[in-house]
Amino acid sequence: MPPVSDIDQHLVGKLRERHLRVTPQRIVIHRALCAQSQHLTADQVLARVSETLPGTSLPTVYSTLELLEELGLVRRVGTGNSAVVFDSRVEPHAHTVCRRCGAMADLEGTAAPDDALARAGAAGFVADHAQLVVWGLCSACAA
Amino acid sequence: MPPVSDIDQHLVGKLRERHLRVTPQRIVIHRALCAQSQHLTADQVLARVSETLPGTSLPTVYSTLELLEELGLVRRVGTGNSAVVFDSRVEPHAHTVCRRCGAMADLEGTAAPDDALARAGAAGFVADHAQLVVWGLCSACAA
DNA sequence: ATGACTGCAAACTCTTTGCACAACA
DNA sequence: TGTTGTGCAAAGAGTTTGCAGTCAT
Repeated sequence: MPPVSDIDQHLVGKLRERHLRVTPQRIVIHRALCAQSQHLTADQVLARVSETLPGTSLPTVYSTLELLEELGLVRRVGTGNSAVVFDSRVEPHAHTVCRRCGAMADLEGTAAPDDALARAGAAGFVADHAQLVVWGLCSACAA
Repeated sequence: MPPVSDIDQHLVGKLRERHLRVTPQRIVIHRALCAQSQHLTADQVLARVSETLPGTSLPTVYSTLELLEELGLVRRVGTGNSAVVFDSRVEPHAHTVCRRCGAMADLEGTAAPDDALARAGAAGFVADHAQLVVWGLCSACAA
């Protein structure tokens, strides 16, 4: 994990590039996502952000997450279960999702997405990202 | 595509096995999903079903889709965009989703999910299904 | 100074729940 | 006949929109 100042600089650079404003909300929301290697829902982001920036609103969280996604700093991961989660690991990678407790975890070392991107391209589809979700029971729930 | 009578028998068998009732709604909803190789939202299922069985309600569609998923006859595919879609192709396979028009298509020939299932198992996760979603622009929207 | 961004409130969509009636076994 | 399943209405969760005021540039 890079230091906070580097994380901030990355965001500030991208914002300046596009002549967008650097606001405390954007800085803090971005930090919240990078700080934890967990996957957070919009509600969870708001909870973390509120600790350091009370009064922040959910609509701002949503609009900022959308912006961060456009800037390529965050990925939206849809499992089909309830809320969408946001992930600061932007390279294609796999997730496991537990059917019982809903826990989500990274799955390391799957070459799957690269293969899929190539095949999609061959089919005339201009692919920019692949997400792989594996359903089942986590080790805790399987017992 | 197997004939309708075979599709129905498959469902009826599974229902009888579990001492669940065979109702016209269940038959028609199942047919609607198998008939089109498309991916349908709950609303779209209701629209198709209403043609042959008017008066069918959305809550019934949802509860039946959930049942069909439990019976292993249908998969729920969550893209993270708006509504969840339901797919009668139950074997693990990949989908492409267009960021512009939202169109969803099957992506053939990706061996990817098998690899992921194996890796998840090695990590202590009891995997039962893998779904791969590739984001980008469909050939029509890319132009 | 000026225009982008935020917060508030309300609306909207998708999905689930509770209950009385209908219909499969 | 005894439940299971359905339809209706309403509630609930997650997300988006409109607008007035604030703040970064």
